[in-house]
Amino acid sequence: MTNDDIAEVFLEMSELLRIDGGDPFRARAFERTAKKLQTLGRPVSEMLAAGSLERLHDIGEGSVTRIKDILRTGTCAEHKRLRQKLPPGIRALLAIKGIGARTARTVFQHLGIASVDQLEYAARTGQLIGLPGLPEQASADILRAIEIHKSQGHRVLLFDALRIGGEVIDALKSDPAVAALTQTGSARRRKATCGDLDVLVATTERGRIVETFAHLPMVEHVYIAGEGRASVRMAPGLQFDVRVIPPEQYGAGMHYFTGSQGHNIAMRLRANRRQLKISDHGIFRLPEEKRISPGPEENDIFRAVGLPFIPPELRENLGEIEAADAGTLPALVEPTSLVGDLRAMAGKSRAAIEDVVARARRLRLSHVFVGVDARDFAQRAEVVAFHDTLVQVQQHSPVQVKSTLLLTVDAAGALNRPDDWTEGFDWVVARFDQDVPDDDEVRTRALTAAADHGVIDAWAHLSDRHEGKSRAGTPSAQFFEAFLAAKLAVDVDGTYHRMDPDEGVVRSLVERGAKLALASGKSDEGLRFATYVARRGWATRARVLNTLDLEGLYRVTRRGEVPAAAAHVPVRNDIAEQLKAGVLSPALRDRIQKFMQGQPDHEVEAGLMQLSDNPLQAAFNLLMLTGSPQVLPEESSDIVDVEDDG
DNA sequence: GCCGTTTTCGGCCCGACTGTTTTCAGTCG
Repeated sequence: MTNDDIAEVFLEMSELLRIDGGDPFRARAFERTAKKLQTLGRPVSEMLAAGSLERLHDIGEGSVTRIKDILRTGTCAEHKRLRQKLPPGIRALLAIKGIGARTARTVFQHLGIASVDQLEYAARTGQLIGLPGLPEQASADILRAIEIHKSQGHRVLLFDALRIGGEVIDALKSDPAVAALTQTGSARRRKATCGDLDVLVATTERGRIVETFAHLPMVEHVYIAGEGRASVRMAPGLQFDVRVIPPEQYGAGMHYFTGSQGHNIAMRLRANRRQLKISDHGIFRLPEEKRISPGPEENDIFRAVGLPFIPPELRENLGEIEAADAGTLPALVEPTSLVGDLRAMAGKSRAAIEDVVARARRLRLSHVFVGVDARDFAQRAEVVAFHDTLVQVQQHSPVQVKSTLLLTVDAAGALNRPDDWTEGFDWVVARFDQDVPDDDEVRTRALTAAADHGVIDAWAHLSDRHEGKSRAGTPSAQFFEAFLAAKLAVDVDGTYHRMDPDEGVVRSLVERGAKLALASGKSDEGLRFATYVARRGWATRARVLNTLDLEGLYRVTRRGEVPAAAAHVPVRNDIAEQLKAGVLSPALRDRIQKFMQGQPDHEVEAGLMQLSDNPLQAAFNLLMLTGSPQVLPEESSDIVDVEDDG
């Protein structure tokens, strides 16, 4: 019984209780428990044994008792009671937009409807007409909502969410009435997948901007378009929302629309306790509801409730508010702190190797570890040839060119190539073979046996995440302990469809003292995406090996000794420093403007990319900032500066 | 069911939209 299985029972209880008309606050409490279980990062049975479960916020005595019952029997008394009253399939109705607990109860009580298909049939045959509480045209609305529901695809990968959001931002920002705009929602929190996409626009001409958005060429269908918002479909199953607010509410809006919902609720409860009210319109003193801050800056929201700025990646109501309150918020690793890429997959061809080296140069890295899969080598001689190629590439490169070998390990802990083939590689990364069962004991033994070869530096693909889905379960404490005992680093693969391991596993390992080795993997922008995972896993700079020069890297890993050839001069990007400080000389301003007009400028681009994932938007915001100082640029230039832990 | 910077009882985020039960309930994000 995994954490997700237990969470599912709580979610079912929550939804059935709502449909049954039970106490809505109780239903919400069940839902909070489910959310917490899904993001625990370690098996719940372990925390139960350690007595640490009930110390979690939102999990009380009642939940602990039920969790124990569910672990033992797969269910609990309340769960059984609700299942006797309602068929569990009825929950599917709640997934239809516009159908809530009340409507689900009505159609079940009067017509016995407990599935989407039954509801569709009833709507088509006019059976819904006259039901209490249902408006006249309910049938038409429901049929339309069911149609949308059926066309709904899976969640969008972060990579696509940022790309599509960037296109919308590009299309809107040229309008002179737009004072500021940014992508919000889960994309700004850098979640690996996003349900729908959001852009927030500050302008004095709200209605007109909504109109402009609704008529963009990529819009397929407009669901709603009102005064302050529009909701459209951009592709089958891809919903895109725009929120348009007055400029003086930009900061409050940014906080509200970035979410997560759980974080917002916790923040507002905290505000209430201080006789304050937070909404997307600003901050108000209770009870008279007097506006106390114009709220132009997101940070005003945090300041009002006595907290330092919380980076968007942490806003999941998973302890970030408590940590901020206690002054223990981590100073998250920033892209500007990275000096190396520890696994840029290239393969054996010289052209591909030169590509990843050129990319490292564009990113102003001092070193790049060219990655190759051990399966690409059939004979030892090919390994030697690969190293020869690297030496040749190195001769023409200011970037230090190193090498990473990616090995596969079977259930017995055997490597898929002889140990001595790893000689000459500067970093060796292992991962489980597809055939290794998702069984914690098997994996712990295999990992330990593999590490005993003494050649492995890091372990990759711990969650086996593809397209947003983690195929491996949450490892146990015993697995994590074996991992740390083996002195392995955590390889974080930033390939856009992987972002593996997931942030829960990263956070568990970071909490236990593990170091992260960020890898661009197979993506051009993989290093950036790996950094997002690290940040969502609460990693500070001190936990990320990519912030160290080669000497430092070897000193803190199992290799210990520094290879003689590792000496180098770090590459500095003075433009990045200027951009980060927000101080633009006229000459630099000019270069940024030319870059925005399409003139290539790698130095400016690299500097901008360290500020934001969208260099054009960063440029736009920077120029905006120097023009009108009250508007903040996107992203956390004011991240709280707490002592690092290393 | 959970929680506490006025509380171990009495509350529980907030605003917008929709339709209609002209003063509110249901739903959503």
